[in-house]
Amino acid sequence: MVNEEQQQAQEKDVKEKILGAARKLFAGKGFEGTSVRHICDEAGVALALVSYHFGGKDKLLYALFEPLNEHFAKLSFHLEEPVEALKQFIRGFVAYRYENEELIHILQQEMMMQSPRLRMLSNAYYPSWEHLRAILEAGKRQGELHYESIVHAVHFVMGAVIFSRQIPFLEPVFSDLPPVEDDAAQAAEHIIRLVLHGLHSR
Amino acid sequence: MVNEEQQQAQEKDVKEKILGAARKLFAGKGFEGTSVRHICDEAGVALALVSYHFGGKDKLLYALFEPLNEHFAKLSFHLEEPVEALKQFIRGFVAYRYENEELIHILQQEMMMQSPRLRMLSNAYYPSWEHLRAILEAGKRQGELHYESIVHAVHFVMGAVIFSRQIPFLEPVFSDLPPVEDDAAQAAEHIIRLVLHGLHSR
DNA sequence: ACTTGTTCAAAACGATCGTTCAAAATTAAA
DNA sequence: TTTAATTTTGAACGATCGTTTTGAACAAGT
Repeated sequence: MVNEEQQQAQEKDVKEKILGAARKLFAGKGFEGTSVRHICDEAGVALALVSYHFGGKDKLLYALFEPLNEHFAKLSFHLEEPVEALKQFIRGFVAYRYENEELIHILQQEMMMQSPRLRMLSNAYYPSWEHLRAILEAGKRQGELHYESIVHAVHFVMGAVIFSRQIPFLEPVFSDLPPVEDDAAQAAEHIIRLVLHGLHSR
Repeated sequence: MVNEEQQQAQEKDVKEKILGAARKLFAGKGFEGTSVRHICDEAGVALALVSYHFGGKDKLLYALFEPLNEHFAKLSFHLEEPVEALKQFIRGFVAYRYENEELIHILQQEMMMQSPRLRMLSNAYYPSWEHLRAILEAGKRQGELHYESIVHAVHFVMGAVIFSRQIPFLEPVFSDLPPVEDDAAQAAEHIIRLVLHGLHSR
């Protein structure tokens, strides 16, 4: 009776509630634009608990990206089949971009402003860039992918996968169209076709 | 006489110094991450002058983008030759991205967090998206460009041109390579080849 | 010389920032 | 039950935020 409400409140760990609120607010208002008070209000917990559980606002941000680090750490690709590896890379990245849109938005904000916190987040994005580079270089070596500059080629693919999902604020540009289906797998196949033609694979 | 010019020169000098400092700091630390005090220190002017000359921090941001609005307002493309129009679009955008990298970074940050200030900046980016859409649709209508979803196609090209310049913090990924030549025209041609193949134009 | 209007500098405003601390509440161990 | 350890709370800290106020400095018009 009385305990029912309390149990449900306790069911969700306090740390989880803080992480969820922080992920939402950092993505929507930026790291500097989000106050610890706002996070705690959103999470329904006391102000001091961010410092107590995470050691501060910075550390809270880093904690947000730990699962992402683990995800990218265990990725691997078969470089013997570069085209297939590239497809797999794009499918994986697009899927992850759809599932973790908020983290991607936070990461992009920090990247764009070369934030000093970025150093602590490097494990969250360096691996995927290095994987992509290895795939593209293997593809060129084997004559299956064609490009002139590896730097531009990597940026080209990254631009495509990062922009794989429609940016909400730009919907007005397409407001006359029927709403596009927001499906990760479908988006990935679109990107794959455009990118593979761009690198005119055989 | 002389004083008239001096006064006008000084006046514009102060406003210009503030704009320059704000452009640099907003790009490097974000809008919320940059204090008015920091801007004025960087510009070497007194604190109150931002509110005096621009009417506040928000208005200062909007003032930064006014030249960009004018630039995009007078763009036009010949839709009768869509491939050529697309090349022209990419060359123009890449060139502008190189010349105004800081503004682009600010805009991307604000876009990623769907900032409430974005409404006032819409003239700075809506026109280019609409131009691009018109070009791609004309190209498909005339059978010269091929894609399945106009939404994905627009995002695909935008991703390519926005990522046309190497992001500084990701240089370590390519640190073993000789530094890529930082030339807008050359980058544009790279992007054009990749994108046009992606849309396999004829 | 006196007023008028504009530009700039210094100080101060109230509000909010991230963090800390002592005490209360809760849980775990004995 | 008593004790010890952990978690949560509310208040408070000093620092910094964007903006406003006040008045000095200066040029132009009367």
